[in-house]
Amino acid sequence: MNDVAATAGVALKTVSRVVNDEPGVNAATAARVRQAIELLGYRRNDGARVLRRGRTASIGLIIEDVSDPFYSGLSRAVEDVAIRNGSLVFTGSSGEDPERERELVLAFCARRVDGLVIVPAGSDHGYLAPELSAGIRAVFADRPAGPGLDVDTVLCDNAGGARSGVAHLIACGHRRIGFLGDSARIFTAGERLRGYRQALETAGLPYDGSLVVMGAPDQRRVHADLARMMERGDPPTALFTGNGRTTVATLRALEALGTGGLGGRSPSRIAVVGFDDFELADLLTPPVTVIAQDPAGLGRTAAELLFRRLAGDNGPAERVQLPTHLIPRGSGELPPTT
Amino acid sequence: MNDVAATAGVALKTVSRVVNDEPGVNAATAARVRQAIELLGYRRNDGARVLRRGRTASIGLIIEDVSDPFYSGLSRAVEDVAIRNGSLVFTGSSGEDPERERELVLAFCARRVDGLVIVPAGSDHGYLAPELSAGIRAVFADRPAGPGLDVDTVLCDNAGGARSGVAHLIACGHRRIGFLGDSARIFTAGERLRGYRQALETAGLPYDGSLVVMGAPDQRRVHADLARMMERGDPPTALFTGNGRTTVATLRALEALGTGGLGGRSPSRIAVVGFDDFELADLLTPPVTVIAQDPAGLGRTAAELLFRRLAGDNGPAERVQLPTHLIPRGSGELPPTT
DNA sequence: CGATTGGGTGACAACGTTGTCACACCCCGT
DNA sequence: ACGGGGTGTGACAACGTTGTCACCCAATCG
Repeated sequence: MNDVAATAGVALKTVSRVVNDEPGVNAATAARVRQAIELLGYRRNDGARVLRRGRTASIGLIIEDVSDPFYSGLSRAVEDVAIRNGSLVFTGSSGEDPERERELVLAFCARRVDGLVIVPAGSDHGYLAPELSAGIRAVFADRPAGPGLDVDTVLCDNAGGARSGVAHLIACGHRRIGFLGDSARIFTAGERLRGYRQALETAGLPYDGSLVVMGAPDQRRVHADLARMMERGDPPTALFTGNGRTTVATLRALEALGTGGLGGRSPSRIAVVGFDDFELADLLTPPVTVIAQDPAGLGRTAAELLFRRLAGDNGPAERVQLPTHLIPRGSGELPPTT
Repeated sequence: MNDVAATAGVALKTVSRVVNDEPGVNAATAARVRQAIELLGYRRNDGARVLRRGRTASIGLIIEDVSDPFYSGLSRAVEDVAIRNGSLVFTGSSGEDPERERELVLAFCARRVDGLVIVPAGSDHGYLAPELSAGIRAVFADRPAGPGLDVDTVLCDNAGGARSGVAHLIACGHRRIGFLGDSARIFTAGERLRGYRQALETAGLPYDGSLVVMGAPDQRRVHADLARMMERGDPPTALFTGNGRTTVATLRALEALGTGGLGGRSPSRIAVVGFDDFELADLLTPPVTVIAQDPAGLGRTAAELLFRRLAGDNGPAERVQLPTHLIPRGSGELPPTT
């Protein structure tokens, strides 16, 4: 900028004015400055600008895994809202590791992002308190913040969605419904289990803990758990799966059990309803019935809330809940085979 | 930092030394400083640090769409490499819009990222030249840079992959093979078409332009194009699809044509080989044969190359090509039905 | 004709760090 | 007692911007 000023024969400040389209610069002077800028290939250093002005025009986004389709949809929505608000996005994947989540958040804060959209992996966010009081705004998405943190949150109706999915199976005549959920320490997994129990209770069905399995959606583990469940004397006639990855793992396990394992029984006739819609669900045989939530909506809502805060809205922390909806496609409408 | 210095009763510089774990600070002094830091909840301002030191320890990643599974895999790999190298990642989606790509790149450069990993949408990257000469390193991934830019590039063997996929169909007895590719102005689409032609030529088969369709993987368009192709007197007995999204759109269109359209013929018996592996390809009926490339490998290789450059490697621009491999699953092994 | 406005411009400090250099001090060997 | 080397510390400038304030000069007004 110094060089530009020298070249154009004006003061630093005038260059600054031109670069920022501030009023009060003579057209001829401005033209001369612009010419010098062009000539020197000058580009403003936003780092210095940020230092001076305090706002970085960037936000941080922390999710579990960018490569998970659920989060990548959310991610894209956040990015779009950010661009619309003139912000750039730092993205980081926590990989469900609370420690890495913490490191990422602190790294983003050290970079003085204006705000954060966080899909938390951990359940203790005490480390955020000093940052919040330092003026960094945060919105939690998909899962709530740990206790003691009064912060905006956007969730989907996990329990309600699961309840309606399980109720749908019950309405189709099922009485023994297995539940395959993600790891029990994940908030959404717990909520969905709660919905499952509510649906059973509403229908007057007993809760059978041996029909419930929770854990990371690892293919091997799901396969083993499912095999165990199907080898019982009275195996479930339907399954409710707790998220997209688990649904896929379950379908794959059912496929394997159908062709290889389990003599006689045909697991492919087991009804399945999964939480989360996923690409190609409609092309499988049978097409998979799901409880769809809207990852992009989640991201958009969270980001818009964040930018409203950054624009000065200081109302009390909000807690938004987005609806889910059932998409019947076939797999959830299979009758019990007993 | 000033406050910390005042509180601890030391000079600014000493605090700086403590914060940066520089040697030469008395243990007792350091402890006092750390206590003051704790007390005041001080956190270093990386913006100022960057301004002073010149390196931002952040890189920019520009892809077509974070929410596309192909790019989100790549994205995650880049992020992992970045973290390992102590860098944070700005992510931006160009949405195949060259103008937006340019804006993102320039915004990242204004933030003085150390380097960029770019999956280019446009074909003219002249705007990058001044940034490159200003010392920002860039690596192009998946697609090459426009002409006149001598820059590191990591591609996969697009032509070779397509060639082997089409050769596979030919080996299964097919003679009329349709090609459904992405928009012709996309580099990878062109390369894959080239591979398709090479395979035909090698087998001594004629090239029939009416069996070739290119365009954005929009469901409606693909459906219409495919319907037109199948209504010919001599429809193709096999299809090669040019990328993941097109493959999925094609499968969906075949499904719709099979159940709804086209009296008599059964498009579901058409052999299909798709470029790009995708989740659930193995669970469809029939399971889908693909030419798999490795999006994570692409991202990892590009990012590692970038960090090697940032570490001081100033050798001539490299051009890396990653292999693809055929995964036969069933859909590509269907014999011609004539 | 002097006073007043206001548009255009510039000097300077400040943002929060870190690199450079210099200083004060202590311990040691002479 | 003196010089030399090391250790711990601090003063100061600099990074590249922008906000504040003051200045200059022409046009306008009383």
